[in-house]
Amino acid sequence: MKASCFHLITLKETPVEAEIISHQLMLRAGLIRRLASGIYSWMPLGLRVLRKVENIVREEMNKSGALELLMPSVQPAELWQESGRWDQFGPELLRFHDRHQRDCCLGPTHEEVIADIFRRDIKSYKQLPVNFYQIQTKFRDEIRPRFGVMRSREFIMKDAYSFHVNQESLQQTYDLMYQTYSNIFDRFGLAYRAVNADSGSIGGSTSNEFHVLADSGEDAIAFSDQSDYAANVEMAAAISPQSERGQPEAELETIDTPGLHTIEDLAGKLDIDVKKCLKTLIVDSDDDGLVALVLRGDHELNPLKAERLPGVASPLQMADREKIKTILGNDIGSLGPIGLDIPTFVDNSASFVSDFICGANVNDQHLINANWGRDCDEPETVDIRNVQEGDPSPDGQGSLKILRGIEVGHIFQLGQKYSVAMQATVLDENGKSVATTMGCYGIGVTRVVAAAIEQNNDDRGIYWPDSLAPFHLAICPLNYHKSDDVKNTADQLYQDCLQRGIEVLLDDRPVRPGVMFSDMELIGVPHRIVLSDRGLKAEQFEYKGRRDEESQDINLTELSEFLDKLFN
RNA sequence: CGGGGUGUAGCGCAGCCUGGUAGCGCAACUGCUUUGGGAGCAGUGGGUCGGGAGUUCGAAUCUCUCCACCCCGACCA
Repeated sequence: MKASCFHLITLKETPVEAEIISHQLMLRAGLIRRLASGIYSWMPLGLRVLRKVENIVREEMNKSGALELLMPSVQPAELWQESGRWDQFGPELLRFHDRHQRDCCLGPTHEEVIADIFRRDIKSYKQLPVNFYQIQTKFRDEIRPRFGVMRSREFIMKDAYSFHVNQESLQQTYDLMYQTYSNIFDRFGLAYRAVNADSGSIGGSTSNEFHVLADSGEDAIAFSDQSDYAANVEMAAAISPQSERGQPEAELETIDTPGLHTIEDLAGKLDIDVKKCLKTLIVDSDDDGLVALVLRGDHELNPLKAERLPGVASPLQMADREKIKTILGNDIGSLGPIGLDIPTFVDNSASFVSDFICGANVNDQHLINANWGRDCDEPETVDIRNVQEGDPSPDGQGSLKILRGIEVGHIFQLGQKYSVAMQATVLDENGKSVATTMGCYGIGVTRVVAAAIEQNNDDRGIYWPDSLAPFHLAICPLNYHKSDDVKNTADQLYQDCLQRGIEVLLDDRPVRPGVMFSDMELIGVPHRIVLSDRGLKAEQFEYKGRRDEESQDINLTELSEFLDKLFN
């Protein structure tokens, strides 16, 4: 490709709408253009990257034996009513009707459609297992789309759905998909981690997420420093480093704490360790009342764990302040587990604290030297906190480290949730009709592009891994339009590269060298060759890798050999 | 959904308080010079000032209203 014929449009200044680095660079490098909130066009340069991602996914999925198909984005309401999700799905599902007033939606995912295809075509266990996939546009009407294509409303996803006659068969395909995903992310050339995960609203039991590691990632993932344990922080079981409670050493006292509402205020003012403070969170119960959750001062509540507790409203809802005042008689900020007359759950770690400080359930008063068992009943202990760096690994090996990641892949064992609802059945070897067992496997194709940038950028712009780069090699001829020597050499090199199948961008624009260099660095071309009169006189060309500190001068006679080495 | 903010040339912004010819930088176009790190000079084009209504002799500016977009929040216990 010649730069003069390519739609290469770069910005020096960062558009204000972009907050995170990948979004900024995607706009500056001209990969995408925004059309509406959360809706983007993929420009020629961006599309080249997107296709790289798609092709790697497609090749590896095909290799695994999965079959590609393509389902519609517009789907009839009937299917969604059948699965029950027409009502379950909130406003995220974009609904509309056609000219005949038939209800339709834009597909946020395709379980219903694939189940419908399945039940029409597949009648026998002999046709199983089978794994269908597509690379297709999804629409989810997010409350707040942000971060460019990282969380957009319209996006491209690879979604696969497998069907089985039993759990063993599902497990085999699930394991195969796990391996296939690992192969895919290896080929992307990105640092990633597979973790145990919550299956969320999709349903089902076992699930794993694949995260591209990046400090700016929205998810925290916990992994052991000594084993292969890795889980989303939402999922990781919290184990207290402490295993028993100390003996009470002091008498219970009530102290006045006017104006001290937060744990930080309290610990700071009284000069005590936040770990000695307990915080009491009040959430709605499932019968319009309240439930108290008690945590150590330095710990964070894990909402997913909490909403699974008996009697707690799901989804978890922090209680309204007025309601707390009405039922408990005092304000938040002075609450504590002692003498609290509502169902109370205490986090394991909090139950190990002795001589603790907590709210006195009287405004502007706290209790000090409080103790479980002595000053109130022994607590009902549960795991409701997020793990922290340094906690013991749940598998008993090593301790946990925390990294941030961007979720780009997720695989689930769905079981029979959809097949029962949609009557997707087959005849088994006994001639009996059984609901098929399903798995589903997603990769956020457009998100992979953003995640790759989020992980691979510097102050000059993007640096693509070779596998995702829109072009592999940039040829920058200096004085191309004045020097016949430079022009001829550059043209010849360009033709040579094309014949070798190298994806090459010849910068034949009549611009100054600095413009070429900064553009090629911004768009992230991994390799660059500079040709100049000065170099040619010395019978040399210059090479620089995108991440190299220094360029190197190489004899022209070695050019062919050099290209062989670089691109084979 | 709640709160905050912003809409002026393709991009980044000033002008608004105190109403009176719509500006600056980048980008684009033309010409000359320059040619190893986002060049210099000279010139050119490009705007229903987000939409509508109102006040006024006169509105980018004041008032009302609608729309769009951005950010924050849903953990003070």
